[in-house]
Amino acid sequence: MTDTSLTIGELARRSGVAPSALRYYERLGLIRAVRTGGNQRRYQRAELRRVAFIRISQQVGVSLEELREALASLPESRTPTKADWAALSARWRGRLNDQIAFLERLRDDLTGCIGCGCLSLQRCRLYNPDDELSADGAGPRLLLPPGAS
Amino acid sequence: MTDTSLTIGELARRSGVAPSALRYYERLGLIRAVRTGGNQRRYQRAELRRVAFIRISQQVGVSLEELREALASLPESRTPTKADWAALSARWRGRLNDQIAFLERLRDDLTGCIGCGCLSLQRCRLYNPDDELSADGAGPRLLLPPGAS
DNA sequence: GTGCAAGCTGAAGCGGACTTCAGCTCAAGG
DNA sequence: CCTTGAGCTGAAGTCCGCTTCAGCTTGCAC
Repeated sequence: MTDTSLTIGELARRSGVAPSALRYYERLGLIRAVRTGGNQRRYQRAELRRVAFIRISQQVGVSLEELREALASLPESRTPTKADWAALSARWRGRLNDQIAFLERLRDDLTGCIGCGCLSLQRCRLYNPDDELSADGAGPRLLLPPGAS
Repeated sequence: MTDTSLTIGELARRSGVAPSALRYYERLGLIRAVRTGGNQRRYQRAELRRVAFIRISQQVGVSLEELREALASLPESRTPTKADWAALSARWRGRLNDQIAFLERLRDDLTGCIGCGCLSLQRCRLYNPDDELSADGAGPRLLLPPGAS
């Protein structure tokens, strides 16, 4: 255990992620473990970094599925390098910027609405589905969060 | 139907919210409807504004339960005024600012990490659970999203 | 060698925000 | 009238990210 590999409990403690979550991540293919003779998981130290990346990505708003795809794009067998992590991180930056921009717009519109108090479906920028323009098709609808398509 | 009241389908079309969602909101006590002789819902036009407020609030990240409490704090029987909406909106602004601040910090840290490429559990600001300081109690853990604790 | 914490598995549960379904009733136009 | 689309209900299903549970095995310390 002062060995290179970590038990699931050790990884859990050091990463702050519950063992059940780690098993779950493994089922989804986000992390990997080798097994001992007695079928217990042993993690390489590099997995610690993977787990870190997973948790950070979640805070950015990335789903585990999307994360799986991103991680799968890493060169198969090698332990991810600094450069690998940096590339992935850079990918999330764009999302973060979109999200921030979305929230700022929402805040500013909301601030405007505090002034006007309207929440009017006819006029308010915050909420503008097709009210007078009620053609059947898709019209302007809700202000969508980034990525809501 | 050119009457003051709206059927559920009309409210759905004009608000961009599915009838099933409107019924769900009603069960949670977020909106109200009167019933016709034949037990169908009829909505006052003011409900349109309520629904707008609900959807906007959700984008701010407010849960329906919290929203229910907020709406319950409105003077019982009167149709909410401009001022009522403004007060509620102002309440969300703080949350929005927290969220924005959180994401900005995350982005900036991430940007820093792109430079250093570390994701090191020992050093990285992004992810700093108790690794060397592994006392049993609560230590610095994940950067938590606002309101996560 | 024995006791006990830690690990294993698959299945089920949870919470939030809805949607879908089955089976039935209502309302409005022709 | 009659048809057809809109509405009604309660129950169950869905998706996501886990946690919990039951029942069993491992592994380490004494």
